[in-house]
Amino acid sequence: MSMQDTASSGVALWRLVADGIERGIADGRFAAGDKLPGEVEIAETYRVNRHTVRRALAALAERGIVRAERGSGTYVEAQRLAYPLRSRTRFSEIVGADGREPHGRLIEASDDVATRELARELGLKAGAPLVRIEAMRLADRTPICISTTWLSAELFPDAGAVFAATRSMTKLLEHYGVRDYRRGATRITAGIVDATDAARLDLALGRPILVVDATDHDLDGKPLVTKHSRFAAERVEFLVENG
Amino acid sequence: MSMQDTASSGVALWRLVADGIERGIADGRFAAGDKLPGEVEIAETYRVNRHTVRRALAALAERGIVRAERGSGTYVEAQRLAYPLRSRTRFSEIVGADGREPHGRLIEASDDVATRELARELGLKAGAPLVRIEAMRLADRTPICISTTWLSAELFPDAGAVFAATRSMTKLLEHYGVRDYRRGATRITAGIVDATDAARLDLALGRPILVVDATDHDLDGKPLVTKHSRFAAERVEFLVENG
DNA sequence: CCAAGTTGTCTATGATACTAGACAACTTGA
DNA sequence: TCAAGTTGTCTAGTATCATAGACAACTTGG
Repeated sequence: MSMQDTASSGVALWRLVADGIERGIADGRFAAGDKLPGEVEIAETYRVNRHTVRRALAALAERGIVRAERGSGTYVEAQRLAYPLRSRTRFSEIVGADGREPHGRLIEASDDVATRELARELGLKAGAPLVRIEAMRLADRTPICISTTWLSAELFPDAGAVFAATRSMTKLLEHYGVRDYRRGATRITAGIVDATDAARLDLALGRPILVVDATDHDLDGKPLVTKHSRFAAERVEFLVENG
Repeated sequence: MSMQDTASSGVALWRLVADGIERGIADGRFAAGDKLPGEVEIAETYRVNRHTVRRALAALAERGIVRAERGSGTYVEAQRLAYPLRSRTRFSEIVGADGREPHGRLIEASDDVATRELARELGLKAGAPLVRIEAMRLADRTPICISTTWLSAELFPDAGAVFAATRSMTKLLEHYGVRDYRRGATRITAGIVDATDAARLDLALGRPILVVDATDHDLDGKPLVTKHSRFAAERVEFLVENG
């Protein structure tokens, strides 16, 4: 690597090295507790100055992914939340199944108006009144994702207040008499976190996020809520289970 | 925004602005053909110098996402490949359905030995001989993803040569008498492209990728091939269809 | 034609990123 | 105890990042 690379990409070299090491941890090349190669060796493999490696390791250490021990070495500590994407998707159940404590937090609830796109997803007319709920979901105090959820304001009046009280979309729907619901099509892509979400997710700027757009339906196929969620990619791994 | 942000994130300011604009395009806030706000206005919204905005726009222009017209404005041009993740997943069919021309290209085929993980996925013993195929998949000459595929060397002898000739995993399997196959569990996460894949995918360093691990089975559930694929996130959007 | 608004180019300055080399401080195993 | 290997700290030089201001070149609409 060289400054040439970083010049064209807009990403600092140390950041590329840090991402490479983190990828190695995610891939299992370095397991939790393992000792990483020495700073000199890492510098050679990435063809980078040792100071650049040190900066990369410092960034990883600050995020709690590795821990440096003077005179000894640098060691790994991390793991990702397995997040199955099924027809029946409930955040609290998924986090609970991972042996962690799920939490929901209302960031903001406000009135909104359906754009053409939102109207199509929810089976409403463009301009229909909506409730927009901005919420954060956590596992053991670690922020996992930010979700923007839209519901019809006519079908779910005061949805914001109900969510604030229940902190759960499932319980909110129960409150309006919805016993069960299913996830329809789910669109996934990746991007870079913006400043607002970065602050909320306690994520460094420039980190990758998984962006999920999905609509939940009742058992008759009627759309209930549509969501736009941003997951901290470094803390989650989606599982798509087929057939 | 300020230099403070870029210092802690390792991502240049102009890159954050470029990502923000690109996200706006992906979200539909700016549609193809639309005129973007003026450079001065963008600079104000991101609280950044106009030169920084110009660098961001130059980067987007170089990637063919926007086009600047002197005296007039800067205009959008882009869109993503919709990639459904189904039980039955065939690259060529997906790309064809999008009205584009699918291509496969063999990068490298080599002999390999099953790690414990690969052996588990393929239902073999650790140390079993494998064929490893590194391949690129394209739509209309645009690289979409790099796949590393592993097959049993005993069940599929000379698989590398067969893939080189057919350039298709489906045709390769047909050659060995496999009429049909299904995708099992699929794991998706996001990361940052490494230098090797960046060059192959014609992607700037630091760009996000979608990482997919999947195993294909025959109709009896016997594992056939297991893959580790890296998709250029900016060129693809996964669709998970449930129910 | 003209004024307002747009992108393109130039100079200049300070802060940050990366490289390079040297040495200190500490741990580990022989 | 000692040598080898590790992380921690310091100085210095070059290239890039970001800001600032000014003006040129061009398009658009009145």
